[in-house]
Amino acid sequence: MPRTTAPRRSSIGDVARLAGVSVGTVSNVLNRPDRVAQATRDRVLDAIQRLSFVPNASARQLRAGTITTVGAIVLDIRNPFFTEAARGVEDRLALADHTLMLASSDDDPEREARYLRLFEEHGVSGLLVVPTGDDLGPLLALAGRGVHTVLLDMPSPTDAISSVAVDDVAGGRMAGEHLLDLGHREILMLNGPHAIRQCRDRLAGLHRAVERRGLDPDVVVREVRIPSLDAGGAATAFAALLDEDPAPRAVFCVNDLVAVGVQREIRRRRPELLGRTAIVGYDDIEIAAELATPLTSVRQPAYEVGYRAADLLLSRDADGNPVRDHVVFQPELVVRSSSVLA
Amino acid sequence: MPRTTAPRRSSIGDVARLAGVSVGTVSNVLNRPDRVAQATRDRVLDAIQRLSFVPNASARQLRAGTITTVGAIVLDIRNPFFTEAARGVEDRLALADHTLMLASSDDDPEREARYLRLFEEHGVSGLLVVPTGDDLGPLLALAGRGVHTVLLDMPSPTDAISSVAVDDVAGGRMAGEHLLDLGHREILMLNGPHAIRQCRDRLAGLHRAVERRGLDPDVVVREVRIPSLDAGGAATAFAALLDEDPAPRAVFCVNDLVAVGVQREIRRRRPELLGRTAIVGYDDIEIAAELATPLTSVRQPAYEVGYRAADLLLSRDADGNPVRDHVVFQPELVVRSSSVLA
DNA sequence: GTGAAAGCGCTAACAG
DNA sequence: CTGTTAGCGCTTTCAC
Repeated sequence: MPRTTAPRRSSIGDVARLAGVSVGTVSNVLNRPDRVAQATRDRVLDAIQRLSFVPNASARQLRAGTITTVGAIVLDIRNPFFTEAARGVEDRLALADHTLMLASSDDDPEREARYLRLFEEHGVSGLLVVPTGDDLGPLLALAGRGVHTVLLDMPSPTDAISSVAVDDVAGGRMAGEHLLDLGHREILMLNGPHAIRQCRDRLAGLHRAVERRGLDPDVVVREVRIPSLDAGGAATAFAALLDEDPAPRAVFCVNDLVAVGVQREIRRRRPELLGRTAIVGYDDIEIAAELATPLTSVRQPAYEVGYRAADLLLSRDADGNPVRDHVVFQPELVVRSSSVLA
Repeated sequence: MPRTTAPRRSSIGDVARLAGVSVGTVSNVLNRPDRVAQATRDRVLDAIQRLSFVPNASARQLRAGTITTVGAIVLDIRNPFFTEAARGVEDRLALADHTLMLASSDDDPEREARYLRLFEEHGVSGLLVVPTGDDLGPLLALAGRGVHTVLLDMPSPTDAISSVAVDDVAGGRMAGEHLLDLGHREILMLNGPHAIRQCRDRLAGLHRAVERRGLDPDVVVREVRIPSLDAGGAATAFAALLDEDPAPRAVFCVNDLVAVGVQREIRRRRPELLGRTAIVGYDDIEIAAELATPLTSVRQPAYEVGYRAADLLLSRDADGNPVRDHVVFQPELVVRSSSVLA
């Protein structure tokens, strides 16, 4: 059959033949050039050039066990937090000539399981995972089989698995302290479902801030939960609150999109409240500083999270064993005009 | 030395031994279960379970040539267009149980070359690339060596390489026609450097729209180029234009971030012009609909670009050869209130 | 300094 | 239906 097969990739053997040496020597040129005489080495390098030889990573991995691939599973690659973290991962891996296999689980345990499997088959040297749900069973099993695993954006409950996360309680506390410092004694939190750990933690942080001031959270804090964490859902939910008397004067939003929805609804329905309602968001998305009313927000060091996680994955201790650690980054409050009223 | 080595991953041989069959049979259970008797199959599957056996993808790839990895190099994974496209790629690959190796070149040809190399070593079954610069030399060389390559977001100048792109000229034309339809006869384009093809094409599209109306682009269109395509840079550049008399009444921005900067500057310096300046952006970023003045924008089908590109990579013709094609998607104008004045 | 040869884990003939 | 075996491309002793 005249099936035009791609010309087989040239192998180390082809190079050896062309250079008139043995395969072992070619391998040495590749891996321990100093063990090879100058003249031979040049001849081999020339042959490599001429054949456009590219070593076969699979063969190398099979024989030498050298692995230069790391897997990462995030909930959704479109989420800017994960994208930023992924970039941190990538940059750290690049320093070690490793490459990243990236996948989105969509918060679906089955998808997650599929990718875990695929990555394990590929023999990745390590795995970065933002787990779906709270069942770490599959991950622990994987770790037990020797795959070095780092939890991303979630504190690990066990020492068997490392983790790199951001302190959401601290973030909530920062937002709370800021609003309290501004004199507010009634704080509305527009929160998401408590099934999401981040939502719980940020609220807990807000409570903590209030308590530290010697105040009663039950009096100061009011939580309103919205099902969908976007601007539209937030605007709808906030519309009702705007009709109350008095309307909220201080709002802590569980993320920036929610804050954008709140701002928009105020502008639309009660523009006179524009400079009179303090708003704090979370995430510090790129556009936060560029809004009509620049948004005060809690910034998470996403890039650093990824970078550090990758670093952990590549690290070995003195005995050559993977290093396990639990890293927690602190967020940072970025104050802009949405919270500091005229 | 008590170096705690990870327990070697169990192999097909271990499974065979435990099940009391030969490796060939195990392989058959894995790849052609129907060729194996029920009883034997069950015994093997049981052994696989007990040993938590996971096949070694490297070995399989080496022996069978079966490759389930695709590489993608974008300029920066943080760019939402690429992220969205990457998600499309991922979803298409998932259907075929393939995985994605993703990398950012930072528009740096050296970084690009490094990743091309890495991916080639890994023997990826195909490559998706948003090329840095215009030198396709390295990519052509790669394609020549049999690596199926698809250009992302750039029309391929050669049939040796496929491409999936979005028609930027059409996008510029849509923006232009929209503004012309609204009666504008003086259109300002806030553009980026002409070194960027997208910037050139979108301007060309605007010109095209004007010409189609029988008007003279030199009269109707005024282009102002800004070096940095973000809200801050745009605001600065636009400040000067706002002082002119008359101030611009119709602005086509080369991307949404630029449009956000323009909106902000108007609101800050000449709020009385707020409802009197038509603004059109490009990209339709998530926040576009949520802004104080929802932004009219040209939407690019990023997800579809990625999905289709991956699809092309996986496609084979009747002879089993990779399919080459040049796909161009059309953008879509999303009209919101920033352009349609009261 | 170089070559010969074994073997990593797996698939695909082929024999029985 | 199942077992045996060659070999994918490479690294790594071990001789010479």
